[in-house]
Amino acid sequence: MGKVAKQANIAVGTIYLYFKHKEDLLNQFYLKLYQVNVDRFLEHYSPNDSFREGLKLIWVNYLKHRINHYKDSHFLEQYYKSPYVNDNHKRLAEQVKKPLHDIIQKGKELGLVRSDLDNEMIFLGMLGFFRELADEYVGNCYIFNEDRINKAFEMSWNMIKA
Amino acid sequence: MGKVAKQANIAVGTIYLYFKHKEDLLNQFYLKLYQVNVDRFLEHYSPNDSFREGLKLIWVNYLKHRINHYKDSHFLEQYYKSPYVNDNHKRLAEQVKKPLHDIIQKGKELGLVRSDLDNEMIFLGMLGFFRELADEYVGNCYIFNEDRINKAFEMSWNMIKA
DNA sequence: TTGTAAAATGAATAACTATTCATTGATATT
DNA sequence: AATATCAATGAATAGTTATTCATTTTACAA
Repeated sequence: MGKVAKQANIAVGTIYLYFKHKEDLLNQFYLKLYQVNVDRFLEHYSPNDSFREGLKLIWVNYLKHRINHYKDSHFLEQYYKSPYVNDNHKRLAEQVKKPLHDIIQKGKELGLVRSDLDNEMIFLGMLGFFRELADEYVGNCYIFNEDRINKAFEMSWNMIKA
Repeated sequence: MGKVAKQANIAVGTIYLYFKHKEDLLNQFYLKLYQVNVDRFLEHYSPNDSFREGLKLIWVNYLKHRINHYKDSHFLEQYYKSPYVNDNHKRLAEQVKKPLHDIIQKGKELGLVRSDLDNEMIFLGMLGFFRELADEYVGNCYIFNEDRINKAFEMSWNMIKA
């Protein structure tokens, strides 16, 4: 809390005028950060684009955002797995997945995505892959170029295409 | 350290006869846990099995092990991303990936796996997917049955097959 | 049994940190 | 100007925790 106060150029006591506990502070920080991060994923997405290109845009957004805001992503995940998460957090996480599940559902209706797979599994397959890619880039300098990104998306497309 | 000592039925001071610091203790614990965990992945694997079945066995091993030892896996990942990791840890991680990279390489040579993808990307694609599946099971009760596991492997197979 | 080296002990130390609250400072009102 | 309300301050408090080391216990050889 001392460090937080110093960063904010206020006194420690002042924090407690706006937040009940340290946990309350972290809680609110988590929720804000989560929302901001998620908004980025759908940036520039338009339902009018071709389905495949739209999906690619979203996952490339995710990849780039995770690389550029690695510490944020890392904090969010650690916190999510901590004993501090409550129903609020879980509900927000569900709500956030919703748009992507809807897009996947649309893909099925267009006959482009395998309809024998549940949406969650499709979501997890792509999320997991791109998460690993970003982490490997940050942690072990796995190089990226246009070709690698295209290949990665193609791989995940093969995973789900009808 | 007090809790560790209590769990081990020894006095706090005794710990310092065997470990320099708390960090040293964690370090050695990490390395031991990592090795044990990894040994499990290749359990019952035989190079004589069909390539596809062998690969499936490994990833199902991974999935099951991660579910049954979730706290261990979680600790290993947190620690790996912490400032405490040193070159020892990184080297061990590389060494551990080796057998899987070799298997992937074999798949390429048999003409079963796309050879235009680098081994690391193939590895990450599968790892990411199964990791997410396990986490979703533990964190959000994503139900598993034989069918779902088969589907998941089939998806990742489509991702990499020639 | 006695003496000695090694191993184990846990109270004391020192450093850190979340939280409180009496005091000070700022702002608005009469 | 005087008063009242509200906001900000940071030293003091209370609690936690890694580490040390003087002392005790154990193991073993003579």
